[in-house]
Amino acid sequence: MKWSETYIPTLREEPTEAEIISHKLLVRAGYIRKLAAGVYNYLPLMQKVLLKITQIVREEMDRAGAQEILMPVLHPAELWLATKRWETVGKELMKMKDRHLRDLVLGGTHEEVVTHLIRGELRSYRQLPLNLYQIQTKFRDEIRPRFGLMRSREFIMKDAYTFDADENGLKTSYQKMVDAYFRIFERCGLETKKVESDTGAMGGKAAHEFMVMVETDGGENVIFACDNCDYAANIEKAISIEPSERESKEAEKPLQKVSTPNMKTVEEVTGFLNVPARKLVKTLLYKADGEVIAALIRGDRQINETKLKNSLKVIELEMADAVTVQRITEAQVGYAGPVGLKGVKLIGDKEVLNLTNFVTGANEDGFHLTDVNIDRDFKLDAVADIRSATLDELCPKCEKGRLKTAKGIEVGNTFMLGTKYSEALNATFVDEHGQEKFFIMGSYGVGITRTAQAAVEKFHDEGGIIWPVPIAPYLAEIVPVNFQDEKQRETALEIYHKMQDKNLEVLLDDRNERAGVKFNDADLIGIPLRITIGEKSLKEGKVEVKVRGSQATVSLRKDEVLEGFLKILSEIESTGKESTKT
RNA sequence: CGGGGUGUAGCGCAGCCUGGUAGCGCACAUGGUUUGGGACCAUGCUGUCGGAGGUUCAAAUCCUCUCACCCCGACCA
Repeated sequence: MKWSETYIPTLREEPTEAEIISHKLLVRAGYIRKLAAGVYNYLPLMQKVLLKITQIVREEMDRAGAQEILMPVLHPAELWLATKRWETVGKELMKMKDRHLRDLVLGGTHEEVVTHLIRGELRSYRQLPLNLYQIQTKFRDEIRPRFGLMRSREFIMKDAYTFDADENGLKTSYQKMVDAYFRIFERCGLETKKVESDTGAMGGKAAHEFMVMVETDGGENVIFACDNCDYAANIEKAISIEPSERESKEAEKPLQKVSTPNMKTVEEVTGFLNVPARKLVKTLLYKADGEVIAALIRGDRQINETKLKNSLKVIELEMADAVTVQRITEAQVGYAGPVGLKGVKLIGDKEVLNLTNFVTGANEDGFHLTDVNIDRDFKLDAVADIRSATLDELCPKCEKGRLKTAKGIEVGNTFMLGTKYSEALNATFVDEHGQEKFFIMGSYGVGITRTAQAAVEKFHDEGGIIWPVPIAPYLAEIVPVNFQDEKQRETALEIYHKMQDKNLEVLLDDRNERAGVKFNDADLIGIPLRITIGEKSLKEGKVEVKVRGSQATVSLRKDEVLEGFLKILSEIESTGKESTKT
């Protein structure tokens, strides 16, 4: 393709709409343009990248025995009502009405539709397992779309669904998908880490996320990984086990009420009373499916709402508003405590059990209690792991290593769903004993658009994008320094046509721009190899090949360009593969 | 949803406080000189000042409403 015949609107200046580097680069390099908040146009270069990724995904899905289908984007509300996800997915579900005012959903995932599809027609265990997938635009009404394609309201996803006769079948199907996912991302030039995750509104038994680890701001997810074993989980899931260092069991002291005027935060109270934050217990009031509950957690810890939600088995969980807090505690926000709190279920974090003589709010403006003790002063209704894991805490799996944190971009996820959807939609088959049984399902997603941006977040420099070879929009860009010069133009066209004849994807910068503009644009759009044709080397019958992201250039005789080019290409492809394995 | 901010040419911005001819840079067009890392000269084109209403002789500017977009928050009592 000639630059003059395609559409690559590069920008000299950084776009103001973008915050993270990959978003800035995709806009600047002419890959994407925004239409509305979280809604993007994919320009020619982007479309090429997306097609490369979908092709890899397709090949690996097919290899894993999945069948490609295409389901509707538009779903009737009834299906979503049947599985209760009309409520549980809640506001993230993109809803609309047709002219008859019937409710419709723009699909963000297709468990309901695929289950409805096979219901009644997939009847025998002999037809199992079955794996159906599609690659399609999805919709999610994100609370706050941001970071370009990372969190958008409309995006492209590959979603696959497996149907099995029993749990062992699901395990096998699941493992096949996991293996396929590692292959997909490796082929895209991306090393991924598989981490345990919460199942959330998706439901089911177990779930994993595939993360591209990055050190930039684009890494939205915090993950914990053991430095000794293979345990890895995201922050919502990472399990905290019993604290290794138990608090010394000092003798219980008598309860005291102390004046703490205008001290509301943990820092203010602990600073004033001169006690460490770990000796204070925060009392956090929540509305859990409409009922007010209190969560107790150490002052130096973060509550984990996902864990709290799961331990309470509720769908909606939100912090109680100030009015509710005042009604329950009869005090301003900042003075809540478990002692004497009435009509509210108390959930304590496991760690709180180890505390003696701690500080809490007094449920009275300007007062806290010191030397509070569980059982003597109040009783807990439940104890659970409801805090977020912290750096260096003991690994819950091997109990030897320490948990380290890292940032990742979630590019894929896998869910062992079980029978949640088949039961809700009454999808059954007949097993070998003639028994009606619910399908055991699994669901598997790959964010195609997000994978593309993750690659940019991972591979770039000051000059622009550095695409991994397998997903680059073009393999090579030919840059004649001066396209007006007849010799340069002829050489450029000759090489261009030779490469096209060999089906090598090549971009020829035929614009009448100065060399600097063309070099900068070449760096920006990130094509792996640049073939430079200039006056000096052309006098010796040579052209230069430069690898994007490295300073080295190789001079090649122009009649050897093709062979030399292919050699360099195979070299960088193999180094790329090695680096993804480390 | 709460808080903050921004909407002026394709892009980036100034002008608004203190009402009175709508500007700058880039881009774009034409001609010329140039051509190995974002050239230069000349000429030219480009606007319902986000929208609606109001105040005024007069509104980009002041007031009211509204829409869109961006950032922070929506767990740390």
